Amino acid sequence: MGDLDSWHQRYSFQGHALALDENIYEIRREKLKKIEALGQPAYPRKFNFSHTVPQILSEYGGQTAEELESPRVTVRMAGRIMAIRLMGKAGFAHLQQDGQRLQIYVKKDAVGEAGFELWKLLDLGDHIGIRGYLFRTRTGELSIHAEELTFLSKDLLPLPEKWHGLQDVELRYRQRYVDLVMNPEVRAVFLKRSKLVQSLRRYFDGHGFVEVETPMMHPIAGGAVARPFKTHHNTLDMDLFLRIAPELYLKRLTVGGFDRVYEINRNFRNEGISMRHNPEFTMLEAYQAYTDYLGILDTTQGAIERAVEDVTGGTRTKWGEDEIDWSHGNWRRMTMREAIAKFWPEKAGAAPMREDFASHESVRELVMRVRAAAVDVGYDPAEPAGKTIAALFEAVAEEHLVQPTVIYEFPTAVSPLSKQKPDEPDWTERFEMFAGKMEIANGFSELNDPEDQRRRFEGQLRERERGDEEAHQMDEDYIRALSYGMPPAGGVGVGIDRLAMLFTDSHTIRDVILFPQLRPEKTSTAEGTGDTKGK
RNA sequence: GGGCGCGUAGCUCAAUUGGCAGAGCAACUGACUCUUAAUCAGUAGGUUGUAGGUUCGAUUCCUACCGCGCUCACCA
Repeated sequence: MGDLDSWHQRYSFQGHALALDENIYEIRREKLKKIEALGQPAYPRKFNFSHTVPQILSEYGGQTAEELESPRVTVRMAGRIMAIRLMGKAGFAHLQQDGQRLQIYVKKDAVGEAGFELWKLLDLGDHIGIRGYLFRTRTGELSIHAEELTFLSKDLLPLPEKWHGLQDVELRYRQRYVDLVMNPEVRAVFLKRSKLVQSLRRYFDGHGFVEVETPMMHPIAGGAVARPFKTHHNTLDMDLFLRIAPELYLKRLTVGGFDRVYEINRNFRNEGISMRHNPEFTMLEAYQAYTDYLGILDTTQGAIERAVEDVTGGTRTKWGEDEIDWSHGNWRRMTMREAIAKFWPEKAGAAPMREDFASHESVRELVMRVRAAAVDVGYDPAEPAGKTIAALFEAVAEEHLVQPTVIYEFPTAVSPLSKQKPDEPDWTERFEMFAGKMEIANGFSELNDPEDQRRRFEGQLRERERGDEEAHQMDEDYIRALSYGMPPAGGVGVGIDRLAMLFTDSHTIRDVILFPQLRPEKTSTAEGTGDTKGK
């Protein structure tokens, strides 16, 4: 028990911040000592079980009391005590495992003196193993009649209140383990997220894509428009950036001969945190050689349609007050210019024509008309017209894109890595997918002309000098790679967190990330800069 | 970063115009061999986020700070 003492000392140092309840903690430690005195190890190594809780519920849930009697079914099972009712020389408890619960019945006559002593020392939250036979109580609930109890692990800190559970949003995120124990719907969300990733892997593997892992630490943060996190490598004495996208490395791999390649992993962007943004988020990026943006679009749409079915078993998902229909026939496709015209606010006059997007002056005119209709659009006269058009799209159209929608043909000014349209150099072969008013994917015909790429980087450098911190830097090695010849390819990035939100009707990204980024917990450390609450 | 809101027992929440800080659950003691929000009797648990200010008196009013939520900006 010496270990336990020092463990407790160490953690009680941080006192209030870890929400240690001294009384309950001490009382339960004493109980643990008593349990050891009964001959049960405080932290045993293993427990052999014959069934899990869900297995018993599904195999025997339909059997009557009589069927369970002849012949008797003896099981060994483990779980966490989530409810406990003691009544003198007998009692009931509910054990939880895999998010499901099964009742056990413990009677002094059946478990013996020592077994019943153990039973009386158990608390809510403890893990135990049980051997016993199945039966139905007078009220008909399938239960295990205990013949032997095995202590498995003690819960020294009290679980939240049993009716309301854990509701404090901050505590739910900070102590996700408690959230998962108390709230089965939270568990369900993360099981769905797991299925989503599994489904996407299966789809891309099945379509001949090779999964790879490329660097997360980049000397130059490229492949997206975003501000990076900076870190430093001591031995190399060099600054590195956490990647904002794997794009440029995956494209190097297409140069190297991986014609179909994908990666599912984290990107890091040093920007605001919101309902839809976490500093680290998970992205699937895929590159497919010998096709263009429309080819990779079909691949991506197929993956998402497959994933909806794998995750939800159907093609429709609830999204707040709306229902999103992911079936193939319900996807819309329109160009960015068509979308702006289609959702053009009435008060802004006649919808723009194609030629209205052609010149700086006519685009400026569109902004003024939209602003007159009380729609806020960011506008900087010095920025390229393409940037303004993209801002117009976001202001006018994005909020209407609840059903799955593909927007294609993006301005070249906001698409430094994609191929231009052959007949319209101001526009690129690029698409984005939207659902639930959120961008969920972004793909294009990959620019593979090294000289064009160099000119685009130089254009970005000018944007940088103009004060755009997010504009691309020059990446000489990437241009060198392209100079060895990259096959024509379509590429795409899919926001996994956003898809998980859409598939689970979660309206904040924090509900689909197990440990979302929060400010550090206020805590007095062992160095003791602050309050140790009189200890 | 700006605006709005919230912070009271381990958890979920009360507290009248500024006037003794409370309840349920959890915990502890006792009773109870088919309960399930078990029940019954009793006990304990708080520097009301932190630091100041106004006041005879502050959970309540004011200021700053910390944390969280919503929202706007930026972004995917």
